[in-house]
Amino acid sequence: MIVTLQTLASTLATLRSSPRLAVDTETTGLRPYHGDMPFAIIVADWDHEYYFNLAESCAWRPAAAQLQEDLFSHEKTWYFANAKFDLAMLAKMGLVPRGTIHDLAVHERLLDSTLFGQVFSLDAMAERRGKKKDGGPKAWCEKNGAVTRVPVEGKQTTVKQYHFDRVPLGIIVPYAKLDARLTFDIGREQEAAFVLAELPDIPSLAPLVVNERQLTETVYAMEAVGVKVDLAFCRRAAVHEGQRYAEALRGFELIAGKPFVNSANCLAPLFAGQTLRLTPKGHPCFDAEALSTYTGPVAKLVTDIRGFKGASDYYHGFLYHADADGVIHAGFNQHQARTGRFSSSAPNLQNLTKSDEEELEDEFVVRRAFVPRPGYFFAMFDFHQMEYRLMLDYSGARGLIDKILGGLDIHQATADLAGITRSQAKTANFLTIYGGGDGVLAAKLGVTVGEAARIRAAIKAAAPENAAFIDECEAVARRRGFVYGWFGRRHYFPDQNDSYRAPNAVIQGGCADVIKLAMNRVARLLRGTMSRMVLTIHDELVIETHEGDSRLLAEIKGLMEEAYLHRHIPLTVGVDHSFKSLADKTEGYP
DNA sequence: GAACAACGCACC
DNA sequence: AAACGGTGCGTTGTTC
Repeated sequence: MIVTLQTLASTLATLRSSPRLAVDTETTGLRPYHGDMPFAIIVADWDHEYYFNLAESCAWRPAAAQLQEDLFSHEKTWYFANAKFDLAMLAKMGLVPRGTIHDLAVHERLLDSTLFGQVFSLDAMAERRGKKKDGGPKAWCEKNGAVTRVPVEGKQTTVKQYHFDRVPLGIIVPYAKLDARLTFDIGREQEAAFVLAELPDIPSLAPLVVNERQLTETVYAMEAVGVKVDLAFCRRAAVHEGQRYAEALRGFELIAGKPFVNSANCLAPLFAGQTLRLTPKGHPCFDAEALSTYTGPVAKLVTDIRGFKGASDYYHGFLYHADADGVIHAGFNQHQARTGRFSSSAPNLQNLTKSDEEELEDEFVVRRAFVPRPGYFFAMFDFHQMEYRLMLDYSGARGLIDKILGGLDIHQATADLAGITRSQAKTANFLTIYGGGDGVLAAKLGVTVGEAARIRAAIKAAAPENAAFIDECEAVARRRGFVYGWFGRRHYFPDQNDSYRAPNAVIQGGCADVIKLAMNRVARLLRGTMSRMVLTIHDELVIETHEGDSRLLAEIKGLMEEAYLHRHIPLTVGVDHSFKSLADKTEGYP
C-alpha cells in the first residue's frame, strides 16, 4: 500500500511490533554524498509492503520525525539489500534504525565463500533463489530519455545515470514493493540458513555473524565520515601528471612514427625481430617487467607513459569522488572478497601508490592528497607481518617462533635456519603463503627449478610445522571440500584443483577476521570521542585522531593486538602518525 | 551501443 | 598434470 500522511500513524502502529522489517529506499541517484536524495522509503514485514511516498508532499520532512520516533527508534532486525547505501539515504531524512543491521550481501558471503563477481545485487541474490526482479523503471528510463550520460574528466568513458525519480508511480511502486518483498524474504531465508548451519561439534558461525552485523554499522560510520583530500593539490597534481603524460605521448610519436595506443597491436611492430614474452593467453606481453627485457628506445617510454597516466587517473578519481567539502566517501566492501577481506571501491583506497623516500622528495605523490581535517592528525596502525605471524601461530613452528620472539626479523630467522639469504627467504615465505610452487620461486629468484626446490626443502627442514600446517589444510580441503578458518569462517573448495588455495584462505581470512573484530572494538572505544576510523587496508587501520584524543592511541594499539588470542606468538602492531598527510608519516606516537 | 574478455598495474 | 593468494579500475579490441 501507499502510505499517505493520513494513514501514517496507523501504519506505524502496525509496523512497530514487527521484530524484523526490510527497508529499501528509492532515490534520485546512486550518490548519497553528492546530493542524491530518497524520494520513497519502502518497508516490508512478513506479508505486506508499505510505500512511504516522500515525494508526495513537503510535509514529509516533519513527518520524518514521527517515522523515527514510532518506527526506526524501535529495536529490530533491519534487512537491507545494500545497507550502507540505504543508511546514508535514511540519514538524509534524519532517520537512524536502531537494533541489528542485516545486510543481505554480507550474509550471502558468510554463507558462500565461493561467490565471485557481480553476484551480490538484489537481482542476482533473488535469481539464485528462483525469484525475479522487475525491470520496469530502468526500461521506462531508457524509453523516455530519463538516462543521462555524464562525461568524467580524465576518462574516456561516461557514467550513466538513471532518473528513477521521474518514473511514474504506477511503475515505480510495484517495482519498489517487489524489492522490499525480496529483501525481506531473502533475509528470512538467510537467517534460516544460519540456523541450519549450526550443528553440534562443529565451529559455530554465530560469532562471525554477530561481528559482521556490527561491522556494517562500524563501516557505515567510517564511510559517512570519509577522508579529506586537498582538492587544490589534486587539481595541480592532475595538471602536472597530465602534462608529463602528454609530453611522453609526443615523444613516443616522434620515435615510433605513430600515436601511442596502449595495446599489443600498436606495440608489437615496434619490437619486431625480438623474442617477446607471452601472456598466459599466448599474446605478446608488454607489461613493465617484460618491457624491461626488450631493447629499443620506446620500451622505457611506454612504461613512463603508463606511469604518468596511472598517476593522473588517481587524482582525477579523487576529484570525481570527492564531495563538495573535498571529502571522499569510498566504499569499504565487507562481502566482496572470497576470503573475508574488505575490498574498497569508488575510489579504491586500498591501492594508493606508496612512495619511497626518494619519491617523497617530489611534490606530487598520491598519498599526499589525503590530509587530516583541522584539529586532527592521522594515526596509522599496522600489524607486523600479519599473515606470516598468524601462520606461525597456527603451525607452532618452534624454531622460528623462538628466534622471532628473541627479536629477530621473520625473514632473517628463516634465512638463518635454512642457510639461505634473507632476500631468498622473504620471497619463499610469501610464496608459501600464496601457494606458489617451485617453478614460480625459481622464476622470482632467477635460479633453476632444482635450486628453488633445494631452497624450499631447506626451509621445510627448518620449520617442518609450517609445511605440515599447509599440507594438512590442503588435504582437508581436498577431502572434505571446505576448511574452517579462525572465528568459524568456512572456506569452500568444491573443485579439488583449487585445494592448494585453502591454506591461503585460512591465513588471509584469519587476518581479515582479526582486523574486522578489532575495528568494532576500536569503533566502540572511539564512540563519544571526536576521533574516528577512516581507512582499513587489510592489516592497517588509519584513525583520524582529534588532537585532544592522543591518550587513546596506546589503547587502540592494545585493542588490535588483543583481538587475536594467540597460542604461540602474538600479533604486534606498529604505530605511525602524521599531521600532514598519508604520505608524510613519522614513526611512533606524536 | 553495450557487454565481455584480456591486459596492465596499483595495493596487501 | 600442475597451480601465485586476495582485490578495483581504466583501456583496447572483439562480438552480438
